[in-house]
Amino acid sequence: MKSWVTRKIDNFDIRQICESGQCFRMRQKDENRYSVIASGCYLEIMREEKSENKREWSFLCEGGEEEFESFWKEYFDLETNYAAYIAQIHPKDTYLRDAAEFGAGIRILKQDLWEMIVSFLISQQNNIVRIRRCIQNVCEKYGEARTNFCGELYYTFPTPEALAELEEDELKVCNLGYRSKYVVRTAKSVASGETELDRIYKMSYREAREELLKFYGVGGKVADCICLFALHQLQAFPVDTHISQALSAHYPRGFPKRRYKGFEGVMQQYIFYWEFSHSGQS
DNA sequence: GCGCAGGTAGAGT
DNA sequence: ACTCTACCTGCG
Repeated sequence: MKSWVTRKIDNFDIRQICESGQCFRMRQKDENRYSVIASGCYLEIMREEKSENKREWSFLCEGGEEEFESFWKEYFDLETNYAAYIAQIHPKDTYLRDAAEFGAGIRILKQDLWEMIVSFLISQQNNIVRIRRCIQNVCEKYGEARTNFCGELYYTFPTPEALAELEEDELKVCNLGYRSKYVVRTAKSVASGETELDRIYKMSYREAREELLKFYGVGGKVADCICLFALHQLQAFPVDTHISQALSAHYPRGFPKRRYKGFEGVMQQYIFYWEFSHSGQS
């Protein structure tokens, strides 16, 4: 049965997580309330404004305390101390310090592998608003309809099998454009058992990345996003146009990945969120 | 109208 | 190996 779960959490801000663009199924529902659909579950999150320090967050889900403990706690990576990552930043690197301070509430989510593969296939050469709409279209057309505790309809993410039945350009009706064949062909590869997703979860970063690159439409950037946001391989450091520009502007001699070995991806998110928030988009 | 948005595959040097 | 370009679609 549904119930509220309230927790004090450091380095957590749902708005920052939502705007950091890892999850395309998270949205602001109203003033201080966010919703997210993940692995078929629906959750609402809000800050406890009455609390003095701003560390208290409330989570509302169908399965209450048990679902929160068994699923959402890990999903939001709540057991990890992100202040420890930020503390590693070189004191003289004012750019990264500012970026990390600005996005200190970001968490690297642990999202579903299949959802991330499809989501980031769709993300290429595309903007956030349209990515969200594309994914929503695909879910509405090929996912499963469910009703949340507010009585509102939401849709689960379609299975590989559901998408594997389609013709290669059939997802163009969901506005995927040329990405349609990437998604359908990848779905066929997964549904046929040619590539086992469970196996990828157990691989090292290098192995997983290599395996993901075999999917039609998955290149280095998309593979790294999947490694970071689904497999929680924090060493993955996706380089997109924003990151590429930021790095050449602020790190002409290269970003010091060595210093942040094993959690480079966390730093990438601070930089991305900072750049993205200051580029007039959102 | 035209360039671009969290790239990638495929063809051509 | 490296460089170049087509690719859907919608929004400024």
